[in-house]
Parts: sequence; C-alpha cells; structure tokens
Amino acid sequence: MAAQAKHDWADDDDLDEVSTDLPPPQKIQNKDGTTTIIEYRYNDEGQKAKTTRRIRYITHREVVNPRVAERKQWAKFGQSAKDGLGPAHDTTTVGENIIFKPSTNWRKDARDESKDPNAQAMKDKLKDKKVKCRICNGEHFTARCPYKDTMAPIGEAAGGAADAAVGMGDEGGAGPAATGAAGAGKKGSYVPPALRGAGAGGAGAGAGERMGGKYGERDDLATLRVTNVSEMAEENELRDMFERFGRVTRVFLAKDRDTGMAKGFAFISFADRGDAVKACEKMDGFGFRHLILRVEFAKKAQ
DNA sequence: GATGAGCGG
Repeated sequence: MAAQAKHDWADDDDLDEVSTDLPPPQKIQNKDGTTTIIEYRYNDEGQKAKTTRRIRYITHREVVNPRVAERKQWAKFGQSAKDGLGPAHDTTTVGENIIFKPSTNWRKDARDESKDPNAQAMKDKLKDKKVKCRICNGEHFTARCPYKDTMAPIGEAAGGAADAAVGMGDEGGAGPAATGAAGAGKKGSYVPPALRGAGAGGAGAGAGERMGGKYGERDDLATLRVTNVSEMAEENELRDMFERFGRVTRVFLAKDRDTGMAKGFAFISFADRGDAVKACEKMDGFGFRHLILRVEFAKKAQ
C-alpha cells in the first residue's frame, strides 16, 4: 500500500484530462504561402475539439501594427510562463478590432451627416416643436407656469375655480379668488407614483380625485417603519419577511438617491392594519443579518 | 440614527 501511495487517485483524473489522446498540433505549409494550423483541445464541456486555422505570416511593418508585433514577442509570465510567443487559444480572446477615426474637421463631418434624409427629418420635427404650457398654453414648461399653483390644466376646469383664476390672469395678478382656487387642491401638480391614488381609506379613491384633503398625503395607517436594517438588505428580502403577516402593499427601502447606498431604514405598508400590528409586534427585535430590527408604526401623515 | 419620492418636452 505504502509503495504505491505516492500516487493520489484524485490527481490521476486531472492528468488524464490533459494528457490523454489529444493529437499533437500540426502545421502544414500551403503552396500559396499560408500555413494551416490544426490544434486539438478540450472545450468547456470537456469534449475534444479541433481548431483549424489558416494563417499568413506577415512581417511587413506597414501591415501589422508594430506595437502589436512587439507585444507578441513579450515573454509570458505566471501560469503562462511556459507558453510560446503570441496568443494562445485557451487563454487569449482576440477581440473585435475597433477602428477609431479621429477627425480633424468634425464640423464638416457634422454637416455631411445633416445631408442624411433621416437626420434631416428628425431635425425638422424638432424645429417645429414648441414648448407649450399645459396650464395656460404659454411658451414655457408647465412646471414654470406662473399659474402653476393656482390653476388647473386646461380642459380640467374644476367647477368655477379655474375660470376664476383665468380671470385673474387676465388682470395680470393673483388675488383672493386665485388663492381660493389653490386651496381647492393643486391639480396638475406632479404626484409621484408612490402617492398616487392615496386617500382616506386607501381603497376606492378614484385616481386624481381629491378626497377633501391635500394631495401628497399617503395612507400610512398600516405602514411600519423598520430601522436598523442591514445595508446589504434588499427590498425583496424585506417583503418576504413581512409578507407572512398579511398582504404587503408597498416596500420602500430608503437609499441615497445618488450613491444608491441603503440608508438603513425602510417602510412596509400592509393592506390591512391588523396585519401591520401583528407584524410590528413580531418583527420588532427580529435578528436580521447580524442586526436587530426595530419595527414601529410610521409617523407623519396619519 | 434615521420618516419616504419627484414629470417632461
């Protein structure tokens, strides 16, 4: 036993893998000056593969980038130290040859481009485009409209409020009537997706309909704030954790908008407040990724 | 320790 123990059976396989009946590479000189190289190797699936290449050796300086030619002469190192010069098929991927065409007169190039009919059509389209405010039809963005906060967008006149505001606009100033219109609700102001459809009771509120309250009010009756959340955590994980208590309607994991780094707290909204209560009780103090979660009902807007 | 996100030319 000891006599033959030097040989680890596990190594045998490896040896076989590389050294079994792979025919040696062949080089065939063709009459036209090219060389055909046939190599055998194992591919990723462990199957034998044959590679045939017909190449023409070029030594002319003008044809081969001299710096590339030089690199081919470099001695290899590391695990490739014993390999011959030039690229080896099993360690080298020959990339696509991307040709840059730096231009000294890009202005002229740009002009040429404009002759392209497609580009021209596009330009015409853009030329005709004018900024048109959705509120007052003025030549500014809706967001910059002076009546942004006092008027509903055209075609969405809410009762007499919008008309009143139009009247004010004609007089060139905002007055008490306009202020009243604003009080009725900022229709037309942007509502972020998370807040859309929010209203008393949550369900049944028609989209965009005012529920006697301000816009921007989120239904947080069944929303939990979870703090001490691992920065590695993902929204899906949180959802999975809380879903066992009831239907989770929203998971918000706070992250820095620029860096994307998790800020370590999250909001979980439930469809049913009773589920939220249960989840709050059970999950407060829950160990998650080496941290202990703190779970409480979210404040603000109730 | 922290209470949320943000249109579109």
